Parts: sequence; C-alpha cells; structure tokens
Amino acid sequence: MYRSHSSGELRTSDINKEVTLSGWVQKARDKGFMIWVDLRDRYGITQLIFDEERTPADVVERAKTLGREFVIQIKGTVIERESKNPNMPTGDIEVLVSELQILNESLVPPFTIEDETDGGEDIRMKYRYLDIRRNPVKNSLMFRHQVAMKVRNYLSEEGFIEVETPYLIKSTPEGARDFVVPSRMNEGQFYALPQSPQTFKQLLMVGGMDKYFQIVKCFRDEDLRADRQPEFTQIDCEMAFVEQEDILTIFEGLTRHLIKEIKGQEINDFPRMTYEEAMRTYGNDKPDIRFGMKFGELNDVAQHKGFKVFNDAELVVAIAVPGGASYTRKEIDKLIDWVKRPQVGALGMVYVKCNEDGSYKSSVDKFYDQEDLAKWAASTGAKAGDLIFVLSGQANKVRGQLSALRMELAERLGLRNPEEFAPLWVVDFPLLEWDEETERYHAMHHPFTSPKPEDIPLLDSKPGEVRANAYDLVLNGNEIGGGSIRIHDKETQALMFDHLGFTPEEAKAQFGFLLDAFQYGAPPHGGIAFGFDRLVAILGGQETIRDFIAFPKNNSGRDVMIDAPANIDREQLKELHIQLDL
RNA sequence: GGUCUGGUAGUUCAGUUGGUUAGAAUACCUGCCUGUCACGCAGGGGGUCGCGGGUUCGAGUCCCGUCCAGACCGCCA
Repeated sequence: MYRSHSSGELRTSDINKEVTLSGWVQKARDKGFMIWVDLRDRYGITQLIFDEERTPADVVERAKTLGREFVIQIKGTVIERESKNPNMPTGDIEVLVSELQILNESLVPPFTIEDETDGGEDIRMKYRYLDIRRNPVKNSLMFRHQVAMKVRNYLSEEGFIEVETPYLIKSTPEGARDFVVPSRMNEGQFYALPQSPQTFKQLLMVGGMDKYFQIVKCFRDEDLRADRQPEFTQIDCEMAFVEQEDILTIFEGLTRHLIKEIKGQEINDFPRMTYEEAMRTYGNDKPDIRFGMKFGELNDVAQHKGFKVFNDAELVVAIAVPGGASYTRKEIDKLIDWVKRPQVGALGMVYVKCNEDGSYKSSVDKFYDQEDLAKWAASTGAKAGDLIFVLSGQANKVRGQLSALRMELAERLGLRNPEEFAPLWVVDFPLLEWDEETERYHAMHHPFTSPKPEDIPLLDSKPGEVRANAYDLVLNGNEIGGGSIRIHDKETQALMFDHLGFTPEEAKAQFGFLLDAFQYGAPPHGGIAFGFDRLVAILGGQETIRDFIAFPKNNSGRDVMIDAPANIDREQLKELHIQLDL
C-alpha cells in the first residue's frame, strides 16, 4: 500500500495516527538538527519532519539526499506542530517520519513547480507534465472536469443522449480548411477530420434520436490565436421537433445553471438582440454588454458643415469614454495612433472633450460650434467629464474599428470584470455573406441553416438581406455558442446549395447522403454548439484557454512537447502511395 | 500571407553612445544553523549573448538575412 491518506487531508483529529504517504518532494528545508520536507500530491501538501533525536539515523541521512520532485513514500506518526502555519489546510500537523523509501529520483526541474513559477510559456509547454503538477494548471483541469460533469448531468436530466460520431469523415469545400488523413486501404483517397459533427447530428435527428449531445473534439486547419486551437472541444447539441424558441430556452437554462452552480450567480432572462442591432450599437456581433459605451451615429448632426472627411463618409459614428475629458493631449494622441495601426486601420480620429463646465473642446472646432458638439454628446450619451471619439468612413469598416477601440478602452478602464457575467442572445443573423475573394455569397453559418420563410423571396433579388434562423450565445464579448434551425427538406436544401454556387452534381457528390436522408421523413430540427474550452476559460475567469487544455498546441500549431507534426518515413509514405513535392 | 514585440546563466530578466574580465534575482552545489514553512547565513560553480553574414581597430549593442516564440490582422461555414 502506497498511501493510507492523501497529502491534503490530515488534520489535528488525526494526531497520533500511523500513516503512509506517497508523493513528490515540493521542497526540503534542512536546518541541520532537523529536516522538513513538503510532500505534495494532487490533494495538497503535508509537512514531513525528520528529527535527529526522534528519527532513525539512516533515515535522516537519506532525507538529506532528497531533491525537488523526488517521488518518495514514508511511514510516520501524525503529530501536532510546535509552530503552526495558518496559511495551509494541513498547517496544524506534521508527520514525524520513521521510514523513508525513495521511489524515484528526479532531475532538477527546468522551472520551479510553484504557483508563481519562474518558467515562461515556452518551457512550461515543453515540460507540460511538470506544469500540470502546478496548482494553477492542475486546478484548471479539475475545473474543466467539473464543468463537463455539470453539462453532462444537466443535459442527461433533460433527456439528451450522448452519441459519438466518427472522426474519420469526408472533406468538404465549405468553411474552414480540413485536416486530412490518407487512407492506406483506399489508394489516393483521404479522410478529413470533422470541423464539427454537423451532418451526423442531423442524421441522428433523421434517425429519431430526438435530443442528442456530445462533448466532442473538432478540428480546423486554420491559423491560431491565444483563444483558438486547431483541435478544440465543443458541446454539440441537436433537437428534433423544435423551433428557435425551444432551443434558446433549453440552452439558456443550461448556461444559467452553469453560472449558478459554478459562480453562484443568478442571471435573469438573457437579453436578445438582433444581429443588425448589435452591429449598429456595438459594431460587433458578439458585444460585451458588461459596460455601456454604445455607438452614437452622427451622420445627421455632423454632415451639414464644411468638414469634408465627415461629409464624404458613409457613416460617422462615435462613443463616449467615461471620465476621458481628463486625458492629456499626449494620451489622446497615443489612442489616435492606436486606431491608426494597421491592425485597426482607421485613417484618423476626431475627439471632443466634454468639460465639467458644460462647454466642449474638440479637434474640429474650426468646423463645428458648441451647439453641434452638444448634439454629438446627446447622441453618444456623453456627460460632463467624458471624452467623445469619432470615426468615419465605410460603415462596416468603421464599425469594426470603433468596436476595437471600445474594447481596448474598456480593458484599460477596468470595465471588463472577469467575475461579472453578462450573457445575451444575438439572433436573426444574415443567411449569406459576400466573399470579396471568390466574389460570391457563402453561408455565414453553414449551408444547412434555414432561411426565415418570409425572407425566402429575397434570395434572388437581395441575397445579402435574407435573414436566417440562426443565433449566437454571447458571454462577455465572446461567442460561446452558435446554432440554427436547420433545413429539413430536400427542396429547400437544394435551393440553398444552388445559391451557394453548387451545381446539383456537386451538391450530390458532397452532401448526397444528407439529401437522400431528407427523403425519408426528416423531422424539423435545430441545434447549437458551444465552444467548450472557451466557456470553461471564461467561467474560470481567464483570458487564455491554454491552461484549460492538458496538452495544447502553440501559436504555429505545434506540440512542442512531443514535437509534432513530424516527418514520416519513406516506408509509411510508400504504403500510402504519397509522394512529397517539397 | 501581413504587422508588431521578443530571443543574454537551468529559469526570469538588466546590459547606457559600439570600448576592460557580460551582471542581478532565483534555481543548483558545499558548509553552518535547536521550529522551518518564499527559512536564514557564508562560500562556490554555471554563458556558442538564437543562428549565418556584414560594417568596424573593436559588436550582446549597428546593418542584412534566417530560425524560433508570443500578440494581433487576414483566415476561422
């Protein structure tokens, strides 16, 4: 028996017990006359004591050789500490060691296994198994497990069945790039790893599985970000015989349940906002509504004077920065430089200081009088002491730019409190989106999303204005879930493929199995998928998802620990009939 | 594909205008220490300044190229 107790559980009530503990040496403090060793396992730290007078001499001798991260097993007696440590749960006791066995030695770890480690991201990823011994990562993984359990229990209680779908499927031209897997038995052919189990869950609905869910890995071969991994986990859900309202109700329930259970916060009915309203008010389809700074459109009150920049613009739009009137000229210039960076792309920015005495001072005083500026203040909700920033240009671009500024300012003003949760539904997304590169429309969500019936007549005349039965769940400025009511009849699906530029032959080749299935009594259905990694990170109050993934990839999609991807040998290539063209 | 930032001891970083033997903290090793818990004290070892080229009497420092890492834009139905 390696352990009678864990290293986190012994208390004063255990005093005088003979115990056996196993774990890692967190740190040894050798005072000469006695040695203290902090023994760590997943459950906590227990202090061991080796004492010249009370511990056998050979055991003390071996204790002097212990280094960081040695794996040891000890037998000993729980005793009360002479000097207690109120900062640790086991701080009232220690274990007086009588037997010591070194189960495995350890090299000196390349970084300290402590909460505030001295190691940087790179080296921690290379030695991720050591990083996982640290509380912040260990706790994040345990937190993820808790959230997963609550999701499974909740959905199971609601009658959902977890069904696994295949990972080796077929590549499709729509959407993200696929990871592909060559097939040895089918010469020259490739599987693709799923970007999501989309078509399979729809087929499960045709199969009568009513309420389906799956916590499932998905794969996309696209460039990474701090919150984006090439393989990631979704809570994938689908229901039959439902309308949009049913889906929103069920999954609002799930989200509310998680926030209640995990954060102890009660959230009322989630606000709903149309896509159009979100774009006009926040310049963004995933607005962070923990704070205001809503957009004010100034076309009516800024295009009547001789300021050509505004007069020529499709949109003049502004936000009020709370307390911004006290910014120095230098600070304002830095913010103007910030929006002019290529990543944001504004050509310039106008500001208006709303002075405490009710007057206004702007960078365009030459064109606008106090009365004009007062209207701008009214439109943005600016109060005395605030600062108004105004951008102008092509509507889509300028909304994006102002949204980036809004988020940046909120971050700097500390308005993005990670312990506050402000979910909302964004609904009525456009069905189609114009793609500048290919010069055609493609599905904004995916090609199986149903158009709003009343908008179907617009499909030919104004395709960009057709709204979809599609919705996103947004939490604190992050899209954490998205879904739609699907098309469930062959005719509408064929119509969609047609508008996406598929010939009937192409549609049949790519998705014939789905069109076939729709001929055998496909029920009306719809669903949603949550980005599980991101959801867990947000609930955990963190920006980065990487600490909630046991073995994440780096910025270039590499696993620096196992050093993947890697070359494969000639024999493997030959077996797969693959020649490299490098 | 693009923009920006970084790469110096095991680790995290500093390194001035180009100028002597490249520093600090921490980790590591040795010794001391009768209640430590970020223990303390004394001493010690440890460097291909990412890599290649160039400018220069002289390069960690300047220039060019390249590799790696990170953040962002494009991309992510």
